[in-house]
Amino acid sequence: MNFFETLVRFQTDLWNAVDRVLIDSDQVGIAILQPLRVLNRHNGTGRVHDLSVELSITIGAASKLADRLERDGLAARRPHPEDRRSSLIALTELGKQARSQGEKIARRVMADVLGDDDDVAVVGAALERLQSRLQSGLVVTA
Amino acid sequence: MNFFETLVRFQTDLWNAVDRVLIDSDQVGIAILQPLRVLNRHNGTGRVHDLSVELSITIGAASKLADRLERDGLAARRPHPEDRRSSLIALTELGKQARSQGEKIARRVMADVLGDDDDVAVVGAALERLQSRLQSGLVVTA
DNA sequence: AAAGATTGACTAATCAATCTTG
DNA sequence: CAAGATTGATTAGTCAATCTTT
Repeated sequence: MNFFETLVRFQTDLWNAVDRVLIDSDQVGIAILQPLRVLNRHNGTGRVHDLSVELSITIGAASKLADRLERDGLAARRPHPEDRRSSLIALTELGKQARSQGEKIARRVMADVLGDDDDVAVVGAALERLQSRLQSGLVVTA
Repeated sequence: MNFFETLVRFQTDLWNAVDRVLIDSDQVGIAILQPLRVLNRHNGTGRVHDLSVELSITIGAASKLADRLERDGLAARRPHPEDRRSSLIALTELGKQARSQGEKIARRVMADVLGDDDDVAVVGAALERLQSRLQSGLVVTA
């Protein structure tokens, strides 16, 4: 459980550190930057479902997140051309700018905080492996 | 930023996996188990401030968390004997039981999900080092 | 004034119920 | 009936204002 505690704490503190700098630089916070990055990767064809999966939030939360992105003029839904249950979410010009500017700053902070340490590469690779394990459904069910 | 994304996602998914099993076993969730562990370590003399620091939440959130622990009969405040601004928070019998039972299950899930992998030890040690860096105030301020 | 804590207004997550389309 | 998404009720976090004690 020590591992768990260390993991949670570091993740939270790093998140807050990055968020602080972004907000102080009048950029979108990290909680907005992450979804903008997801939508950017999907290049105009991201769905609510994609936000849900890639951010590890529920589908309900993803739906409301999309609402907020639209409300703030960062993204826009258009009907999915082949499936009327769904929408495609694209970044607006404002959203694209916010993504690229925010990412630039976030990268800088990350480099600053993490250093050019080997640890980062090592931890990153190890986390990928652990994530695979986790995803492969080895999780106990009770 | 890939490192960051991997870190956040793994932490979230692991958190949810552990939480799921705890809830399904009729135990307190991980969001309650963690504060119980903090209070347990402080052995009857934990303060709101300790919850705040060790869980990386604000002082306001920690105060409300203490309210909930009391409301649910898991902990109890008593006046700090030497400082009338503060209280000491101790686990009740119920809280102690919940802590030890929950921890037992959480350990099992953790072992299950993480395996006996070297990765865990490696990541743990590396995260400790990164956490030190983060804490030592190397964070950019703007 | 600084430190410890509490409280109220606000934000964003969860779950469950529901609606529509496939 | 499945899949995709939305919405309402609830929960727990943030920040800012405030109060008491040091």
